[in-house]
Amino acid sequence: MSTVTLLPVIDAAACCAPLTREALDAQQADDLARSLKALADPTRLRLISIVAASEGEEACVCDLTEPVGLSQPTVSHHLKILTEAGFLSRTQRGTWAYFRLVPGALDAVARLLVTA
Amino acid sequence: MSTVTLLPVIDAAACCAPLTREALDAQQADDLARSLKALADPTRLRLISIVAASEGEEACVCDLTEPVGLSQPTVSHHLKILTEAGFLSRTQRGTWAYFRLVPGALDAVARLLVTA
DNA sequence: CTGCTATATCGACAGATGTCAATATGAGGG
DNA sequence: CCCTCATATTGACATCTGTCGATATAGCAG
Repeated sequence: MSTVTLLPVIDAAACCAPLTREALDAQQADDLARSLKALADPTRLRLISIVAASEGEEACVCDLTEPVGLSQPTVSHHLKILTEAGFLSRTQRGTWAYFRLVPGALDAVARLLVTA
Repeated sequence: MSTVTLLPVIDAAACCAPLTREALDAQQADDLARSLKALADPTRLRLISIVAASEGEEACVCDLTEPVGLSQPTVSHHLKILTEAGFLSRTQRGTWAYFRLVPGALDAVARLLVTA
């Protein structure tokens, strides 16, 4: 969708001190905002939580369409955003695409927000 | 702006287990998404970090306009969003409006994201 | 190869979002 | 009271975003 490069969460998180430690420059703010935008949608939050709560901590698109009550293309769209943002990983097995949480990705973002 | 009620971060955070602990229902997902949306903008992230890094941990609009390079109305707009979302508090002293971080607000969101 | 099934991409569209110029509000100082 | 200054609100506008139906792609079974 975007012609710009991906936005690996881990990079955004590896870069720097927590948000409140010192003033962010424009680049850092942009990176973090991109990661947060990927998370800032109710459907995507639910997808993440469903994947995390699933058997084997993975789920295919077919498992996800019904619980969120949206069309298959829409769910695919959200999964793509989460994957490109580095929160989910995708594995194809046969005709199915399985999604898992990328370990540490959510934590990396959380660490940037914390004020302690 | 919105006719809906405010979205106190603390409430969204007090409610429940971290995102990956069990599947969110639609309401929880909506609340958290609202908090994250407030954060998911580079300008607002910079505003937060500038306020946090300021003398006495507070700043007035006049201090914020120049560093972010946007018009005064736009900065006021962003500050309103952050305030309504519960991340900033506003105090009026004379003609000036001073903004501070709400203690614990960012941490509350961070706690919901963490997977541990 | 043919068809079936799971997923992805495309095109369209309504609604939300970020921005500014213009204007309103409101507090202090002459 | 009027003027000035700091901030908020309004209205307009371009862009981004979430959604769907239609269609393309790709693996598997026969």
